[in-house]
Amino acid sequence: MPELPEVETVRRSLEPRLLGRSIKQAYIYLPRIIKKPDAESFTRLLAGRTVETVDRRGKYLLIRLAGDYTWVVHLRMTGQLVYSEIKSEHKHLRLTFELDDGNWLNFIDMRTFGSMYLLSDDRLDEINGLKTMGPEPLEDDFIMADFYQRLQGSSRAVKNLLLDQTVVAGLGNIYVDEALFLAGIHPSRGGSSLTEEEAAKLFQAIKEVLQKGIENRGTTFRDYVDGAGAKGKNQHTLNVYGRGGESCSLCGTKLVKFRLGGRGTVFCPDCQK
DNA sequence: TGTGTCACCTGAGCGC
DNA sequence: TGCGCTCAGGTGACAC
Repeated sequence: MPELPEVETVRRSLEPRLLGRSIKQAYIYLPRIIKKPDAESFTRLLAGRTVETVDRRGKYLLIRLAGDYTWVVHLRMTGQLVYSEIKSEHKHLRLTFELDDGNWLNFIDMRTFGSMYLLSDDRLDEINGLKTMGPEPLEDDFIMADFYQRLQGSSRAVKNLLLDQTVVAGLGNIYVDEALFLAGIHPSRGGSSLTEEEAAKLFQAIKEVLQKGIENRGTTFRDYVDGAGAKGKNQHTLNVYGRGGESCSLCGTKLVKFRLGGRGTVFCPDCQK
């Protein structure tokens, strides 16, 4: 599932391929992927625009275009944005973009949760998820004191707090479970129950698991590939996610899987208090 | 206002 | 073999 490391890997793989390229034509096979504007306007406004930068904010990919427009892509669960020499014939191809160099950018999305926007830069606030997004955990604006204060102000389960994009940007189910394991914190603990020392451990653990995820070019369980179609390697290094019933890599205790906030959650009952 | 739950969506895996 | 059920999870809408 694309979280911050996966989206960052897609960004890094697409950047050298897209910079300076212009979009010749968009072909839309599933219009509801386009959230703003309508599909017809999206196609018309995108045609002929040149890519100036490829950025990321949380799990959003921000493709900055000439004329002060930004093409915003969210991969959600199974979205893939893949640069290719050919127009994909994949069963789940939802949109494809013909580039001026003869190559294609294919958007494949099995479960069709992915979304796209094309807005002038002064209207990006219309995307609520972008407007309310919390600090980038690998940037300087992620500050321990603010993070601790946010945890202290809520009785919600710490796992649910970390999944909340207004608290920290870019975390999803995989990296939240991994960060909580690394910090030795039980996922059900209320945010306000964490000591400053525990919050500091969690703060560092979040940075660590995300950095490792990026170094390993993302986690591929089934669908995720980068912008060149390559799978990630981080799934081979996970301590808890996807390992319910197996032994803890630290103490050997059987890892427990349960549902928290509607999501599968794996933790070590001995290492995480 | 804060928090929890559910729908959206398709395919894999499992039991019968 | 085929059917039906459950599960996977990011986000917005909704209920309490």
